[in-house]
Amino acid sequence: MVSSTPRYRFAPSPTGYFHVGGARTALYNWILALQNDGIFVLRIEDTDESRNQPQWTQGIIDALAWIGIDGSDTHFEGPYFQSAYAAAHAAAAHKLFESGHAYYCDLTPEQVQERAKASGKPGYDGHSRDRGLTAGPGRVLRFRVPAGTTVVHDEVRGRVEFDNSTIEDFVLLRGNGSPVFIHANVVDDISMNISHVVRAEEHLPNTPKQQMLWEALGHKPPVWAHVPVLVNEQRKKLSKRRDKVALEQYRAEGVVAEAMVNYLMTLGWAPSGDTEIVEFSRIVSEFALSSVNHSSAFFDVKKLNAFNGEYLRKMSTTEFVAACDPWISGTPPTAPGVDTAPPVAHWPKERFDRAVFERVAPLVQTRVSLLSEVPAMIDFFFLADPAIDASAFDKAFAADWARPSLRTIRERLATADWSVDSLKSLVEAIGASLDVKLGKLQAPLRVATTGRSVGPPLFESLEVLGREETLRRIDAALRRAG
RNA sequence: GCCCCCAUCGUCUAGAGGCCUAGGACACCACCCUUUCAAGGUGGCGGCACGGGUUCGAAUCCCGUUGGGGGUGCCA
Repeated sequence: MVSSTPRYRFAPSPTGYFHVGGARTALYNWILALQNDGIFVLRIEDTDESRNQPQWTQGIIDALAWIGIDGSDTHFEGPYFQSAYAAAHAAAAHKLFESGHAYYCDLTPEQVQERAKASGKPGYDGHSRDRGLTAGPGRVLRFRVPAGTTVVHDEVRGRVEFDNSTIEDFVLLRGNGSPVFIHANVVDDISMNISHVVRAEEHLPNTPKQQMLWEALGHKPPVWAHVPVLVNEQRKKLSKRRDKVALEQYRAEGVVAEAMVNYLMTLGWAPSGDTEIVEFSRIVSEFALSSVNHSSAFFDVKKLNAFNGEYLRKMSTTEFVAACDPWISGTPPTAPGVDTAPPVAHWPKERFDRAVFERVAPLVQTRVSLLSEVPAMIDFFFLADPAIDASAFDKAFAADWARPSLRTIRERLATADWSVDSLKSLVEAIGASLDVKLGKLQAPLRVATTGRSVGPPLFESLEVLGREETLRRIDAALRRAG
């Protein structure tokens, strides 16, 4: 029975867009919007056994779930998974042979190559077209490409015409009888009542072949939509080997799903108005395949991070603290197969104080663009002896006023009222007497107590750190400074 | 080789013949704010690949050139 709701097929490609869980797949953005229109069928087809493993596909499903796509009814295709349509593949091949749309050929790849070389024309020359061969071991089934032209109507690119004479008689069934991707692909589409095929533009040149197959099999072809591909700095399509393209990698680094989705949508498309950071509901309502850009897009991590920073700042403190949890509790999201290990909280678990983090969370919220940056920003609260950055230390203590002023500060701190305001005015007063600006004067104090020259606002931090610990660290720094 | 796709600031884009002296975002620079660093505010830098048409008028339409990408497998 044919569904009245459009069924889309998300066509992953080995050379496409984005890399999830070990497979380079594509089009997250379009898929997200398309969910609005109807049933979404995610199908993964890969007859390469080495890549077609359960853990591999689970990685894809997990990554999709992260950005809000339900991949639970994903259809997997390939030798590792028993194909639900294996019988259909064979039946379709037989039908094509019987109807004369396909024929068998006994030439080996080497022989095909030799003939091509001899004739000077690349590709298969149709040698067995009329030899009347029947099925047999080592014989491949080839599609008999008809004369004429094939016109593909593409949702994003419009009308594209192909001269059939430029398309050779391609293989449908291998010598061992197994179906080739393109054959399995259209038979599965037909079996699943697929109405829309949305995929990366690199598939466009092969589309006429598929369309001819649909027609030869007696079906009306689906709606095609070829969206642009993502490229690296060199304008080459994203490659797993050289490019950082795993979705989980960004999750592990602390990109939030909403920012990821929002950023992805801006690649090849833009919401109306002057802002690119928009609610997902607006993206869904405004998006249309026909408004998708035709050219490839460069994945700009800097912009992704900027988007993420903005999403982080939009959160309430409570939300932010909750979002930070995996990183501050020491168990950030793992990313199997991803090379770079994300930074983790490196303080002893028992020293971590959640209440302390909640107090300073608003201060770190405006200072990070990735959640993985949080631990390094607050570790001095939870480390018994935070490492002192040597160059920061030397710089801070280089001035002749540095040591004496820190001694004075230490003395007054011992009895001062322990609040941000009094801490600040105390240090400010000392600065005034020395004619040193607060910005400079606080440097030795900051390095002494936090180990670094930059960090959250100092007096707020000291207030949270407490008098005893602050004094202890100043004493240690003074001893070090000699 | 042949076939297909693409072409607006560094990057992502807005732009469907006059609203364009080409708008926004990221990045970059400057200033303001400021207890470091951020965040925030203000301003700045910067682009229609080139050449021909069509038109009163072209970033927008047509042709060509150049450049980039992809396909052309018993890979997917």
